[in-house]
Amino acid sequence: MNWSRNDGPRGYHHGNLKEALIRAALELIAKKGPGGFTFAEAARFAGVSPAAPYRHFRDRDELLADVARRGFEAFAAALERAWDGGRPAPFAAFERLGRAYLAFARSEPAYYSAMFETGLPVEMSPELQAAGDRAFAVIRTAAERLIADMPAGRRPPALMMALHIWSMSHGIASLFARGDAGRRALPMSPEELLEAGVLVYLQGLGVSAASDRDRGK
Amino acid sequence: MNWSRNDGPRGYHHGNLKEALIRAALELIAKKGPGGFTFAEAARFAGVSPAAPYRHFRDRDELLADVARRGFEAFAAALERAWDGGRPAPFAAFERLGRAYLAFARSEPAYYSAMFETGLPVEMSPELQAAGDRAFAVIRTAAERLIADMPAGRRPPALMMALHIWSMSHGIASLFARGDAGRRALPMSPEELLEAGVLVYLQGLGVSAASDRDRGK
DNA sequence: CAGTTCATGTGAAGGGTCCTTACATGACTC
DNA sequence: GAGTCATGTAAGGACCCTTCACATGAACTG
Repeated sequence: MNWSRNDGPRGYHHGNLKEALIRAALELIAKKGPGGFTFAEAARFAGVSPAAPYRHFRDRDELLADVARRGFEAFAAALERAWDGGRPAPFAAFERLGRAYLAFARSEPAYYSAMFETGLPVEMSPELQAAGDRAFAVIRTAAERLIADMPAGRRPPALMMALHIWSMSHGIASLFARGDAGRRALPMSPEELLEAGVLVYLQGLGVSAASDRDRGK
Repeated sequence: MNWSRNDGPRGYHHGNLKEALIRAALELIAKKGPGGFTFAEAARFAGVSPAAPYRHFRDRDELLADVARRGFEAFAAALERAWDGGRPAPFAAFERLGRAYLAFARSEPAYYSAMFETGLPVEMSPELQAAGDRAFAVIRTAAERLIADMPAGRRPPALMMALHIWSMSHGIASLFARGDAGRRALPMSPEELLEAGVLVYLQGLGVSAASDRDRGK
């Protein structure tokens, strides 16, 4: 008689409890933060007994790690879509990348929390680490592409550049673009703030929109 | 070990329970994250009954807010000390400010967590908000000082500048300078990373160390 | 100094949630 | 149709939060 989460009755076996638990975790994290998520409540949410989740995840952390992994994968995909190989012009694509970063943090706060605010060791699972690396690689690749045409002598280290961009993006996302409540008021949107910050930063590196125009775009 | 966190025997009254509870909260937050801190455990830690804390704080959140407030106050004080009115030269002082930011995040992880990772509404108490504002004001004042000598036409908005610096600092602190475990490896220290980032950013704004030299320093 | 007041701490209890171990069920195989 | 194994259940122990009536002793008062 347990009409769990959605459609149709179910028998003794749920059918797809693992997926249901992950969706439950996402809703709970979104609602009450990454700390206020409990194994038992996810089970209740999925309409099964508190012990059922243990058949699918060793413990709470393993579930969270799986959520984080999926988050990083979706994140990497979103960033890749935005960057789109740097087409039609790297500089414009880079701005899209920044907007995509904030858009993800805002539209998927649960994933974002699981990815960055759980305090899980990254080395917890190789898959988690790999997914995180892939997301970061998008930013790094974009940075490399942006500076590719600069004279070698004035070309900044791409890794450092990617770390700076990432840090500023994450900082803005954490401080200003999260949730609906609890954060400081801004004179501009987080997107505008990030775009301006990245622009200034690139200017400081000597990378400029001129490179797009040089390319005939 | 003195489990009651108080030297010498105590009678029926603790004497300074409020302080003891806050110290307990700090140790517990440092050890188990901001979520894994409970009212009852703090009481046990201080050697009193589970009901005693209610004489000093309405609930767990009020205690956390008080910890966060003290954190912001210590933070503001540390930043002010580092900035030191911009003496002897604003540019050098600004670098000290960045290092002080990371030093605080690293040496006081419990405070930093309470300040930024609890999800408490900032408006929870006017004192909390005021303390947070005072910390931010240090960065903003420093930014204003840095650009004070620029020609008015090319002078960037100080508020925006402060927000960018803060975001990058917080991003680096969150991603790389926290705790002992769980973060990504870096090719350089967080301090160096932040210093380089701020330097590039200021370069992009047209602020340069030359202004220190102009001042004869 | 005796008596009173009041902040502070105790103990116990209700209600809740969580986690885990031993057991139950039924889907699948042969 | 019988066995096997993944999957889910039930029940119990532990902890936490909060509130109550009550205990204690420090500070004030006259």
